[in-house]
Amino acid sequence: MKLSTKGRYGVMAMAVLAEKEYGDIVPISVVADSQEISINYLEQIFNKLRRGGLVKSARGIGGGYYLTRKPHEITVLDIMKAVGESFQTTRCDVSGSIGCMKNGTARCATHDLWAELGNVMAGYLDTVTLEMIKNRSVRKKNIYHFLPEQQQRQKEKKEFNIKCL
Amino acid sequence: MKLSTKGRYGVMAMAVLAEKEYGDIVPISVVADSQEISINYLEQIFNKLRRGGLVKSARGIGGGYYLTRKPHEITVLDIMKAVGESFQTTRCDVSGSIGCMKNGTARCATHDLWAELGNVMAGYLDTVTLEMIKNRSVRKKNIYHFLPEQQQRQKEKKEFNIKCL
DNA sequence: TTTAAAGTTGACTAATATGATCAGGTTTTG
DNA sequence: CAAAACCTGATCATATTAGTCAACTTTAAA
Repeated sequence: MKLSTKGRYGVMAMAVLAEKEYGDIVPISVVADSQEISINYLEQIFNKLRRGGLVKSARGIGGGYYLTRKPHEITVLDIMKAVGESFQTTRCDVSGSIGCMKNGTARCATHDLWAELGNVMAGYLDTVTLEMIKNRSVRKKNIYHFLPEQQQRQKEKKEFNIKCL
Repeated sequence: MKLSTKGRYGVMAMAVLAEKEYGDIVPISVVADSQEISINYLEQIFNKLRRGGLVKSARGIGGGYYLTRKPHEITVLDIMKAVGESFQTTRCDVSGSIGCMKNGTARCATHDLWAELGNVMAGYLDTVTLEMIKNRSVRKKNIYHFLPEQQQRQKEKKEFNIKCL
């Protein structure tokens, strides 16, 4: 499972805007410079952000982009939706035309698992705001919250060692 | 973000083994039939599962694969690790040779966000066992558990509408 | 009114990763 | 010894992603 650069750059770009005073207009070139991305590619991303209603653009000399809402009112999930990053964990269509629920058959053994994983991801990202990123206040959470306490302690001992590349 | 078929098929295959009596040997052809995958491709996946110590193989006539631990002792995270499904959410290397921590610079604004998303995913998958999948007891959790109660209620009203394809 | 800065758009290409197949093994049991 | 079943590596096809390019429109300042 891999995060695409659209999601990554999208959040980064929004974070750059959030660093400025609210309402400040930031030219795309400033964002591109600070992130070492080509202006052209960034444009595509800002385009989606604009259509998603998260930023507005000002044209002409001295133009650029600015946030339409305050940083604490924008969550990472908002951004991911705007840039079109999906959380495609199941194969099934809600309508039942594709995947395990096709032809009205019961959903497969793992359907709930993957659907729930999508919810867990989206749920987490919906709790993180640009304000938190700006303040560097994104902190480790208890990821075993829904296990009984005794099992939680057992799990905490394990290290994940998920590759961070 | 998309789940690869390795992860999906891996869990599916393990679920099929778990449906049988513990210790039963299941030929790869039986799994392939029930999942509409080619035997050859499934072999690759079982290979990884075997090397990861989750299953053992029996050769010769009447051979196949069987679980090395009981279903309640195998989590989905175990399976994902075995098949090599990563949760690649950050670009950075822990050693600091790639990405935002390169050359000893401070980690970037979004580093903690993505690192934590990886933890949240892995953490969730580590709480789901094959036994739960077998019993169809994977249920909706409160995904806003770490917000104050008042904000939780606000969030619950929102629908995600994450595409399920 | 001209000009240049800056956003807008869509087509196109290159690179990569994934999904999957195939051929030819080896091991083991009846 | 023969067939069932696992084992392995090479290979290919495809889809997605990342990124580039070119041409255009809008706008503000000189």
